[in-house]
Amino acid sequence: MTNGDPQTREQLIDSAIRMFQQNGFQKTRVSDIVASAGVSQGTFYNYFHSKETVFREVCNEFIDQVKDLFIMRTEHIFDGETPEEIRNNVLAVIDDLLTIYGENLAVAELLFREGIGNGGLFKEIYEDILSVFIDLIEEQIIKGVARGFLNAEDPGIAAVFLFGLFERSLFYFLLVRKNTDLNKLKVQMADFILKGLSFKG
Amino acid sequence: MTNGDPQTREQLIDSAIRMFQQNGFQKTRVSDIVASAGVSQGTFYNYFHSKETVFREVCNEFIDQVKDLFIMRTEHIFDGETPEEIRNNVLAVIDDLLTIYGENLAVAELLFREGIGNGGLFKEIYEDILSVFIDLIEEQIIKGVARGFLNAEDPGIAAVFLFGLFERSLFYFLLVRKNTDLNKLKVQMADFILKGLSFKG
Amino acid sequence: MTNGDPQTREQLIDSAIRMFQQNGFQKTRVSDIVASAGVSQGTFYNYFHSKETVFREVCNEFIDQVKDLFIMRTEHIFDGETPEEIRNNVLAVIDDLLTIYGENLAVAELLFREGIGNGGLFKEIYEDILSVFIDLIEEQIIKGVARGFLNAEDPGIAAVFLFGLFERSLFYFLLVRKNTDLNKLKVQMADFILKGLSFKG
Amino acid sequence: MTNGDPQTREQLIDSAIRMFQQNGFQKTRVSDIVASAGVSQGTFYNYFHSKETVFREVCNEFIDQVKDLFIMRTEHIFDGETPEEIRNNVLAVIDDLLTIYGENLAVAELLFREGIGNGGLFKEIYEDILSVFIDLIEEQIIKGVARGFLNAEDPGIAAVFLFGLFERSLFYFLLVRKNTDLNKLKVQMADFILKGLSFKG
DNA sequence: TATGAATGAGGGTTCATTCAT
DNA sequence: CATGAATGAACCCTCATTCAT
Repeated sequence: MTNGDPQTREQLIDSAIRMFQQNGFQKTRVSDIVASAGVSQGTFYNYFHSKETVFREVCNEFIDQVKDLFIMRTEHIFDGETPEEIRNNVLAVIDDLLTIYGENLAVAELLFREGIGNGGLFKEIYEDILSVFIDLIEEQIIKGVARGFLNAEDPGIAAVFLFGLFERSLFYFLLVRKNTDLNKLKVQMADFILKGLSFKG
Repeated sequence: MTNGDPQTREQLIDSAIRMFQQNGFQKTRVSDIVASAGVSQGTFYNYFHSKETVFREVCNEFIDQVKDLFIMRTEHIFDGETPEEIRNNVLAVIDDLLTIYGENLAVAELLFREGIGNGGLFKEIYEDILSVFIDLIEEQIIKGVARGFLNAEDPGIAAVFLFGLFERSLFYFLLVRKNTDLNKLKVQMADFILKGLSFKG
Repeated sequence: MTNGDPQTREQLIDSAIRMFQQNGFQKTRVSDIVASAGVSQGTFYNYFHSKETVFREVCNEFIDQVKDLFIMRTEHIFDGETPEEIRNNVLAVIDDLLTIYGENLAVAELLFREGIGNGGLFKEIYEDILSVFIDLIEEQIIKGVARGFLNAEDPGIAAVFLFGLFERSLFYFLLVRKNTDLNKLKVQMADFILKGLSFKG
Repeated sequence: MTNGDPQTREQLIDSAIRMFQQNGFQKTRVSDIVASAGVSQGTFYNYFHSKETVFREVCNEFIDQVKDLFIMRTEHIFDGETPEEIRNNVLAVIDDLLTIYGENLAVAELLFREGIGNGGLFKEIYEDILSVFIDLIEEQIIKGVARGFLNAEDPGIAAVFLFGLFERSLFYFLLVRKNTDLNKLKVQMADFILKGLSFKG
């Protein structure tokens, strides 16, 4: 009563990510995935209920990772005393997020490209991400305001700004115009965000 | 050999938008569109080459509208002398864009939700929008910097920030959390952007 | 907005009956049906929702025919005055039923062979037949008792006897041991039934 | 190289009967059976050649039981001298059959529901039962006629009547309309049959 | 003998597109 | 230009059976 061979499972997930990224969810056939994983058609269904299931699994795992990272890294973002410390904290968060996205570029691309459409199949995945992250960001903005570092009339709205700004930038600079200097990007982003939030530094 | 009955054409486009918005591109059947338009299956193909064609047509029309509007309204954005004038110009641009999106919410939703994924079918549509608008925005930032109103180390990067911030906010506030006070949103957005760009006002 | 070409429909139904009879419901592939009907795979689904649907349609049509015939022919079964008349009426009913079964032997075989099992898929079809006919038979027995021709302590139970006796006999003599003299069968059946019901003749 | 653990074998057979009865032969998966028996997929094939094999085994065992019982109980059915004795013998046979069916209701239901259809897979099982029992019944009728108790122009035909009457009644009263008084049923059945066979009593 | 992962053929159904009328 | 019947490729998923351990 195990869960199948973990190695086979991993092979299937890897293939799935690869094929989804290459051809998109709809155009990827289960037969593509299994061929690329070197197993038979039926084996796929010993591990996943459906094509959709792998997709969700892959996405959710990544989302959870990002969420955990985000929570961990933002917890003490405003614990610093000097503006310089805080600016560095913000930079560190951006840096970590960029890194994790970069390390999971394939999955990130899935999320960026497939997470929204598909006849609403994955609507909820994306809208989940939205809510979760916007809430987390909002929390931090509120904290920053409370500690006297930031100014934001409506932290909820500002949180959406930050999310959009961040998410689309990653999409653009990691997947569309790939030759951008990421270090420069980070600094500019921290700068823009902090200015937008009237950071007193 | 004209272009067909314009009324039938319009009916088909309207139905297509409606169905695409309701069920997404993939899940919408040509039979749904024609049923909702009250014509026969074959008629559809007297007006459009394929299901994809209508989708592109619908999207492109809207994109062109937005692009024209954007160009027209940003042309003289920094012609003003006082910061107050310029801030008002920016607000006006945001206002106009919000209005045109609001008036074409159905198509906007298509773009937001379907424009990216779909196995790359419409990848180019979205990436077209990206390039075009980011370029247009960059141009304006450069102008603003040149006129001494703004400060941006890398206008190209800043343009992406503005685009992401704007696009995702619209998506979020027009389609996900729909009960937001749009006037407040506009002001906050202008404020955030201008601060982010070190607007001297 | 018609219902498709009636000729194609008929071809499909005929093929379906033929193939179901030959190979049973489960083993019949839709591809067999369409091949035998000389149309394409897709055409089948312009006429029927599913393989199951044709089966039901075919069965129900036959059942309705039999039911109508039964009702019509039994209505005046006990209107006669002399026992001889009534015996002849009974014989006529049996004769008509045998004829209609014989004329629809293919469908009848479907019902006999496929109507019951199949994981309960068609359970209800068969149990519908049961209820309907047993009720109709019971009615007639009650009438016969009331008119003083028959005797039956529990007409409901006797109705089940008649149904079983009749249905299994048809199955056996029409489909298993096919060389039986049907005229002899009819007479014996009428005789057995009437004696079983203490017919005063 | 024995026949395997008898306990495991029994568990598998019991599970098979249970699942077949619940969901029918076709819809029952081997995985259902083994899950319900608490053994692994492969174990099943250490005991049975195929899914079909268990089905046949289960059915045949029951049929053999019924056949043995029937032969044993009918052997001396007309050995009595008085009509009363014979009527009681007939009643006893019906009683015993009802009992054995009742005690094996699950298997009986299988036979009734699954034994016929299934694309002819089990056609022969059912037609075997038919031949065997009809022959046995015919023998008894012939004996009854010879001893001067019964009258039947064609005992072969009458045997089919009895079989159909009995089998469908059991199906109906044991599985469809389950609330019938079985004692009443037995008496009525014996009565109907004997009258139908011109029993001199 | 028990296990359970792997197999792979098989078939129902969908739907964009075509085309004769 | 309108119709709607016909097309047929495409694909997901099932599950009985095998077999190495």
